Amino acid sequence: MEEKLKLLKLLADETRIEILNILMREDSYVEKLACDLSLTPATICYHLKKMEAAGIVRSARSQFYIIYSLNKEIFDKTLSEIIRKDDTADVEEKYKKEVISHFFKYGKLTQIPTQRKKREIVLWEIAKSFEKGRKYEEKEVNEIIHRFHEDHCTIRREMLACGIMARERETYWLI
Amino acid sequence: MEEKLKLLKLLADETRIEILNILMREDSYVEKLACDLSLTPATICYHLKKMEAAGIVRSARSQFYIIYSLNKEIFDKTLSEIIRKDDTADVEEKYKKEVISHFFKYGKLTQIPTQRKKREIVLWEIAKSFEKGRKYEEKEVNEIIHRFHEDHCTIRREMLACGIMARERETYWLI
DNA sequence: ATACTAATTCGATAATTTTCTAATCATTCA
DNA sequence: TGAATGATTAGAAAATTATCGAATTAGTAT
Repeated sequence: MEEKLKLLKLLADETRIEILNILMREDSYVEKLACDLSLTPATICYHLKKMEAAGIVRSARSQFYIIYSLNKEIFDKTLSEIIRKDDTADVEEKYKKEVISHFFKYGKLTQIPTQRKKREIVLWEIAKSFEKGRKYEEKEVNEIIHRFHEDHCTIRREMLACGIMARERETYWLI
Repeated sequence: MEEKLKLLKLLADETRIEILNILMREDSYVEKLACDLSLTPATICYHLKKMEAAGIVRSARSQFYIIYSLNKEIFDKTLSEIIRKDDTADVEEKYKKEVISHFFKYGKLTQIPTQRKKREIVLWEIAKSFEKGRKYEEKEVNEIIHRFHEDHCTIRREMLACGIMARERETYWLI
């Protein structure tokens, strides 16, 4: 999952917000937090581990206890910084989206691209309708492709040529 | 649910983030968004309605379409503003928490408060360990109270006196 | 070493949330 | 008014997530 979404998901939980508010005031440890919030240590541990993995909190042993503390830097970001997708981040991905939105209208493929690179992007998009690991008969393959475009024969053939699908006799599957 | 938590929960969803990113660029409507994101109109509608209820987006009809747009003000808050609980918000609640954390250490009642108001807060805290509607025998009551403090007799008597519990013969229950 | 204590993991369950289909509603335009 | 279209709602299925009890691990102190 994407980094920023993960951060938001972690913050969107009542228990974790309680924990963070306590840690804003002072560092603490599993049993104490469990006691403060009337939850079991297992539950607190579950939340702290999740937040630690995301860099929201840190831990350090001190004698008997493992003391958890806040990583304060995280909290200065604004919501729009977190929500907004950085367009420059993944140029390749952006290009794919452009191609897809150009060739698909309302879920239908308007035209089979002639440029190899674009054609491949479109074929991969169609391939999403097949399940990995499952075997399909030719009739099923045609039917699924047909939802996108009339000429299922060409597209089926191209998917084999691009190495997206494999075939043995009458059976097809995703590679 | 609390306002801020609701906001975070709404933002912590991939589909809604996609929608918001599109709306950052230009206003849109249900069917268009559904097409852009390859989801059904029903799903888009579900998300938009939720966000509208929380004031994240607005809607206005324009001929055939209901145009959704962003409420941009929301996005300038920082995470710590959202996470941090406003201490001044509920003074009464805060006082209770102070009393409770003063008299309970590691889940045990260290001392029975002499001040009536504080004592009552402590008794209500103990009362949380009893189920509403269930009947308890005196032995059970003692046992539960004993987890908090040795002198279960005094506490049991006080709970009756404060009107937290009621009793008939050997049977006790929460009021 | 051994007994103790706090932290963690595992497996199961309960609760919440997203998504879809199908049906209904509301508005526009002929 | 009625046909068409977009939006919404209801109900069900699927996916995700929080919580707990029990078992295990890791570190401390005697």
